Amino acid sequence: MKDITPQQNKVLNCIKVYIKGTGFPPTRSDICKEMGFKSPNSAETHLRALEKKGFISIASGASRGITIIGEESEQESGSIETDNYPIIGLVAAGSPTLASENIEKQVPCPSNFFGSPFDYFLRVKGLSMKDAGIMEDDLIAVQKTHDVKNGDIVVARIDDEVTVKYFTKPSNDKIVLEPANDDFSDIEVDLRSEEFFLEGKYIGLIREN
Amino acid sequence: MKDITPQQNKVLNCIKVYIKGTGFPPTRSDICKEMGFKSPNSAETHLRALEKKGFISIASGASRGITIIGEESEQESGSIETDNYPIIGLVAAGSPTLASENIEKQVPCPSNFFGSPFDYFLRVKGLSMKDAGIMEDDLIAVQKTHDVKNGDIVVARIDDEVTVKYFTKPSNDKIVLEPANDDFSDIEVDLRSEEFFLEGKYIGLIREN
DNA sequence: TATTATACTGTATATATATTCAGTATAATA
DNA sequence: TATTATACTGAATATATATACAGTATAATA
Repeated sequence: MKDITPQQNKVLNCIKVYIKGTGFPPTRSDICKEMGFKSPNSAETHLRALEKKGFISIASGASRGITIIGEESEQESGSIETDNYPIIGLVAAGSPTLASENIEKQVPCPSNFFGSPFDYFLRVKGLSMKDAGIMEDDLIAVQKTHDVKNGDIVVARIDDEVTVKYFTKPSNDKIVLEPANDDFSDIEVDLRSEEFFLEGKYIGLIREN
Repeated sequence: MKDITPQQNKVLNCIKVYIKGTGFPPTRSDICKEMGFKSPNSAETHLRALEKKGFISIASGASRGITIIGEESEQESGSIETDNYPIIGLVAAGSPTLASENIEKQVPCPSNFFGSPFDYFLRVKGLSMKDAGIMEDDLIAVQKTHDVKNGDIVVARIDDEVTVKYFTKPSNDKIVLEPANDDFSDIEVDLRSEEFFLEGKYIGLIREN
């Protein structure tokens, strides 16, 4: 990264401020207004200089195609792997697929946040796991796995209904899903007659407030 | 915020992904490419619907003038601010100072993870806030502040004892700290005779397993 | 039943915008 | 000394882009 001149730094900063304010990068003309230039070429040459020095990239042909480079310095210096994880709404019926229509939003989170790796966040509906400290609208980190033990909290799907419960398998063709709330009763699944799908395992929890 | 349709959610998500990838919002034509539409008006009408429902704003006349509403992190220059936050053990006695002997470890976490900013994590001891879904060994994100309202969950210190409770101030010289567990009783603090220090406010919660 | 919202295709166009070209001027290099 | 980088004005233009208009079709509401 070559040296930046004071004036180029001003332009770079003005671009950052513009993006922060509007959510999208400025045009050459916008930069002129902000900086007091009278010709769009003033902005153009500054942009080309900033591109040459590696501070920005410019998408050819596209309008407002400026991308600020090197803003991820935090992650690099700390050498922490941060990933984006989708938040999936636990709809009353239907599987919690990662299809985009089910994704509430993406949240950045260090990938080793909970010790064990996980694949997505599920937004909890209902209070059936209240006594385990899992409340309505909590986000639980879910690992897509079929490797669960008795006593694990799992995300399971029975006939298109998704639920979070304690897992027990007392015999080879029977599974019991136990809530952590006296107001709810156990769900017993006969694997010979009923459909059962294990979406994954509860790894951790986040409560936004 | 009105209800979003699955298709509109797809479009919204596609805009977010585009911004994340390029640093600037898509054109109508870009959205068509991503979504498989054959007419720019398909994107246009979806954008107008999303605008009407409050998910985005559209700058009139400007190219790529889409702003995602209600999401500070994603569109701001593309990068995510990740900080290291100390985990402080809630020792039975003693204040939760940030002195190094009290710090269990540092964990990386996006600084806007809980919506509100926070200063440290506190490891919870005991089950006095069980019914609020705060369990033993949970990590609660604490913001150092004295600006609390009745009903907020706070971290308070009374005579070197640190506790997490619901906060109420019924009169000028009295504070009531209420647990969320019938097995515990309210703590009443007479500010004229007893020492009381407000360490901060509960912002969010993380459970590692 | 009429109306509105959703979800599209397809065409057209004014204008917003990137980008090139022609200059001027100063300071820093080689 | 010639060259290159910086720092601008001013004008011109191809095209990228928003946006309106004309349709079609389905489902949900009033």
